[in-house]
Amino acid sequence: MLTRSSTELVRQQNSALVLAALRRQGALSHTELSARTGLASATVSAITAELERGGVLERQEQASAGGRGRPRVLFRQKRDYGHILTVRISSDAVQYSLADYAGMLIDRFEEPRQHADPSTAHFIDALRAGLAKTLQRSRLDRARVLEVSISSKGIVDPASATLVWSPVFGLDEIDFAGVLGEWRSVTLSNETLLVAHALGLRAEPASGLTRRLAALSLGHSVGLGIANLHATGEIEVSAPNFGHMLHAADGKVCRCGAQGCIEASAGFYGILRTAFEVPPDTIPAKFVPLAEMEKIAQRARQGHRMSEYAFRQAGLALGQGLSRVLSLYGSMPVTITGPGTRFLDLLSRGLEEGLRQSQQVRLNGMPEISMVPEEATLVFEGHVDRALTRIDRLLASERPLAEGETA
Amino acid sequence: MLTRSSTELVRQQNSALVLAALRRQGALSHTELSARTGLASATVSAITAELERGGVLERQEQASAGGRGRPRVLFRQKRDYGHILTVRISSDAVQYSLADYAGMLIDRFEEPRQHADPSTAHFIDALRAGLAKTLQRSRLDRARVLEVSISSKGIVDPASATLVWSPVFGLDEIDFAGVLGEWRSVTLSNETLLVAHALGLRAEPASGLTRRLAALSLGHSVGLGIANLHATGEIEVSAPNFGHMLHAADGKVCRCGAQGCIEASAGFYGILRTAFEVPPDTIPAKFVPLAEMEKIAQRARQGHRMSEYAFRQAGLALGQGLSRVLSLYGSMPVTITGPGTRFLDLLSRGLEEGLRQSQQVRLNGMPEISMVPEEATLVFEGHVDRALTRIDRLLASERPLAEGETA
DNA sequence: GGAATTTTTCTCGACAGTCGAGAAAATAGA
DNA sequence: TCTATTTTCTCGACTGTCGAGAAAAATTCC
Repeated sequence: MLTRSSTELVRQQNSALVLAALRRQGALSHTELSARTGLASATVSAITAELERGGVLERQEQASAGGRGRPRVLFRQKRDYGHILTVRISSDAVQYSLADYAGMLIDRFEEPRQHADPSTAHFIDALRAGLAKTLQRSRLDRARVLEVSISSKGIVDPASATLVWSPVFGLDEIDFAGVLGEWRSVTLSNETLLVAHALGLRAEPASGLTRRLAALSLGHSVGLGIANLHATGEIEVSAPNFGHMLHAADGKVCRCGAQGCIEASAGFYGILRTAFEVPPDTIPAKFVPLAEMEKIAQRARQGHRMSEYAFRQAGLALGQGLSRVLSLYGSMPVTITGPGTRFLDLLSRGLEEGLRQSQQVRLNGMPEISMVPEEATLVFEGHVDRALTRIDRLLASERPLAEGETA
Repeated sequence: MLTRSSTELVRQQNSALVLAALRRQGALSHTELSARTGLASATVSAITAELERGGVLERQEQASAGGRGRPRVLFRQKRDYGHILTVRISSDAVQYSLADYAGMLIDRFEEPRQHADPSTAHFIDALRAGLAKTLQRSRLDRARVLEVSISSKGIVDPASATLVWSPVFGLDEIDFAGVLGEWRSVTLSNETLLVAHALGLRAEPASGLTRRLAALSLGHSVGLGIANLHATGEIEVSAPNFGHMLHAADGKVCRCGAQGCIEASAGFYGILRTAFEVPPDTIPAKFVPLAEMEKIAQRARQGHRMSEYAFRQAGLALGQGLSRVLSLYGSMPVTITGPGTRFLDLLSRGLEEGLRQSQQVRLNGMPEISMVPEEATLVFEGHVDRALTRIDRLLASERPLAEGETA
């Protein structure tokens, strides 16, 4: 807000506005653009003409709209303006996806993580190879990739694209921007932050004032993302370090090295430890197969006391943690995602118990809790929308004056 | 960001920029304004001329600067452009202050709360009377008061100026905007939020990227404010409901009605309850005189076990709570204010113990903790700066075209 | 088939704002 | 009194948005 403003800046702003409208609503005609953005028709003309010259937008002659009068021509993002490449790092695999400037998925494949050599150096080599493979598979030139968008669980410094702490690499920092210096732009996001963003995108239509929502990802680890939906249509997200927030000084060792983290009770390895009555100070398993969890759940559902108890304790840790988050950020609906959603029936009792304890919930009532198991889709949607929105904004600011800059 | 922009908006923005510079830096000359805002000299001329016409700014002919050349003339906020009135509601008294448009304190007095009739209806009458008295004492017309800025501890809805929950009135909501409809503008802020804002103001000079700081207010109740210091000079604050965040399911009854709130352990009444070994499910005292607390502290310092324990438990609740806040918001320095600072020697052991437990602190180290006992001053500074900044912004947007609109 | 109607897109001149450069003002020193 | 210096003010150029009306391109009516 408190920064110098000028007429050029006005144009930037309004160009970004037009691009954002097309991004959210799909192809729009001149008049629709004018209506949605609130800009005068003449201004829309000026902006679209410029973006068209720059190869960013293209016209799509509409076959026949039916009504009479001059037919509308729709503007839309030109698909081949550029591409983005998303990389989703998870504990067992790395997923590479390629999408075009319109957000269309073009190619996707997955590479299993090499558990034989878990060093970061080796991982970086594999990452480089994976990116090269993506280009090769689609016969794409690296210069055409506008951004490489990477996601991981853990603590992330988005400014420097550095992974500060992650369940996979621990304290081995990875500076992705540095390591992938040959790529035009590299960004790193917390995975659950992307989930929250995607949920915000899906929820958006019902707009009013600025609203909030939370995404809670349950799996081997526990992640939280919070999205602020502004009245302007912007989505602002953050990823508080929820999984390793202190739950209780109960001595349960977490794989981060601390004790009493929420994850130490509610992560898969925490549940397993309690169910099998392993001492709480035992260093947790690196990875728990989902099948193993299903077995414990099966037994819990059949009435096995300790398994049931493990899930209830996990729910309690999540519920108390959430109640604290709601105290600090205010009430908001919570959507639970990830493989842990399969066990929600076993978690919910503890979850509700934990939530009910705080003043916040007593005042504003229980938060609305819903479930979207398909986490991977949400992560991809978040990747794509955030990367393309960033590109749109950049594009609006560095006026593409030159002709045919694109190809 | 995503809203229509126009050349008029540019002017608004830049006018606000000029006003903000004068607000922060004091009187500035034409050239200094140009340098600090980054605006061209011609633009500064246009803006100052308009604001001068509107009676917002005035020139101060500088006596003699010493150097040669044409002497500078300083612009500054015209003190009599208007006034603001701040009201600080605390559990035992209400403080009224009057300040002018330059932020200068003009008058201040305090009215004790009537404990005989603690009803909200009676309080509102007293508030009205207090405001009237302020006008009368300074022989001021109500129309000259640009804003009434009220603060209280508790949960506040700033949009509607409604006190949702407070230690003083409980769930009796007070809609200040409605109740004080005859005043031009009425705002309500959480008290510790204002403290955080004021600390942000004081800290600002050392700027870089966007930074954060927290204010922790210790007294009969416990409050937290978080300030985001943006690189642009803006200060964005929030007041998470820290005092009533769940500390532990230990059954300690809080005066909010819930159990296990931080305040139930770390508020004065919580400390007193533990020190005197009163059962934790006892409804807490409405008010604990500071002298009483000093006595407990005295005994604790002399080695009385239970008193010492009470303070340590209070510190632990604060430390664990802070460690949770730092997990969620990231590391930041913490400044402790309020009467509770007197007992920091007794609290610090538990405080550090609680902080040390989380992954966040293990990763980023202990937060820097400092102390500013003079809370009342900070609250006033926060009131004034926030109110005047709001007025400046409003002023920049509703172009004062009319001549001599002020008086 | 051609004119009228309708709807959309494009274009032109007016207006608001910022900017750079240089003129004008006001002082100190020679 | 004249000159150098510093600051403030003013003018014309430039960029951008806006409203109104012209131009374009279809359907419908006769």
